[in-house]
Amino acid sequence: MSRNRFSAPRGTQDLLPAESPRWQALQARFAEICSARGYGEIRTPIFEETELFVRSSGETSEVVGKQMYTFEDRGGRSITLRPEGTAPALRAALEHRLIQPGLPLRMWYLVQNFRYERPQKGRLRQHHQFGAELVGSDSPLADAEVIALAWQFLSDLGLKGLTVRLNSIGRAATRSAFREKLLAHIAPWLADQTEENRARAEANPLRLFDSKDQEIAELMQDAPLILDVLEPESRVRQAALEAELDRLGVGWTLDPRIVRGLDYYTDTVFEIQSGALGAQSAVSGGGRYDGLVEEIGGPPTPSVGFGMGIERLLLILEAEGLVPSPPSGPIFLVCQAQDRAAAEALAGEIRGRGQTAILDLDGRSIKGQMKLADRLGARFSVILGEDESARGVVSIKRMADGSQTEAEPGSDEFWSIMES
RNA sequence: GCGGAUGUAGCUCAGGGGUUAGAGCGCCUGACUGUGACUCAGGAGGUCGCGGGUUCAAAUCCCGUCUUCCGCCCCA
Repeated sequence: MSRNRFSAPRGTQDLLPAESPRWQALQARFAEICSARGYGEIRTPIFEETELFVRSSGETSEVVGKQMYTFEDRGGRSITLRPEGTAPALRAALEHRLIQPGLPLRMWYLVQNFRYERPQKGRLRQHHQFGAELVGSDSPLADAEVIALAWQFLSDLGLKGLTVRLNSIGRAATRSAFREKLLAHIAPWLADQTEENRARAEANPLRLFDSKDQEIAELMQDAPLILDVLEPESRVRQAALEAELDRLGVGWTLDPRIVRGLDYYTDTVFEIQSGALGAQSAVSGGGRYDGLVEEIGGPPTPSVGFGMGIERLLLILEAEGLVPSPPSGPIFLVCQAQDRAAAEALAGEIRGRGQTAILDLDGRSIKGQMKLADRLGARFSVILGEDESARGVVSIKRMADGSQTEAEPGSDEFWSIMES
């Protein structure tokens, strides 16, 4: 409680032992599904040279503008805690010559990201993401593969009520032409905005499409759409992607409001949204970033990827009642001091069979040990007592119903009870 | 960064100026000298988020601050 001298910093969370199995299960599942598609795990430093993120995300992006945890290290270098996963993964791939022409590179990761924001439910200053990147293909099949990967992972978890929101924001040149067009449309409105709103709108008017403000929503109602001015190539890609997603059984809807906040996206952008998250509706987001590798000093390399918020995913799982059943309880060995050695030996055998075995540490009475077994959620208490050892058996009590039998420790009968 | 709520026992919450601040659940001890969970009887645990102010008197009113939550911004 608040008497504590220290507490977790604002917008951060501790992961406690009771919760960690859920994370481990998700991570195992994600690793499995990625591995099955040929994606290998990559781990990169938690901080990078600040310039990497400025270059990749863009000066005008919200992330770079006001959300980065940036500091100067003792050597005078500007360092930034990773705000997103894509740029570091690509930096590493480039640095270690993993990017080769004609050879698609598939990577997945689990990262912590840091963004200085006002915390809300599902929005933290340190949050975790799964992500996958498919580097080196400009085929719409690559876009589809990545979206299908995210979608398959989520739907395999049993999640309902998710929608894939798809859009295309075209090539850079198309976008800057479109930007002018859009600015012209909103000019009258822009005139009487606050300094801050105006600066934000002018920096990236596309973002207005995503606004939840009633007035802006109305303003954007009859705004021109970038979908209508796409270059032929972009149009072809979009059509091919839509067809491929249909073939893969991914349910998607076209949503011109999906514009994304990072400057590196080109053509395909998408979010996967859930109604269970309130204002932070996106559980996953990504898209194509054909210019990014070049931007950070590599060869032109068309690529596509996504990130997925783990805390948000857990919130959705909880909201949909998909909380996994707790792992089966441990086996508690009840004994008195003179039988301790035998109990420890038996505990070793139980552990060797892959089960959890626990003994008392504090010299409790038999009763005290039984009580402890109960509080630890034990499935069985195995009692090594005077009577039993005289007869070469142990008592086995099933805690759920209180039934009790005897068996010779290590016998087939013993193990068949333990594993039931 | 802007606007609005919130904080009382380990947990969920009641109490909205007046002697020692409550409930349920949880926890501890005993009834039970080899048996938990059930039942019964006891018990421990709170500088009422923190700091300041008003008052004879503050958990209660005022100001500040921190946390969490909601909306905006933005995103995962």
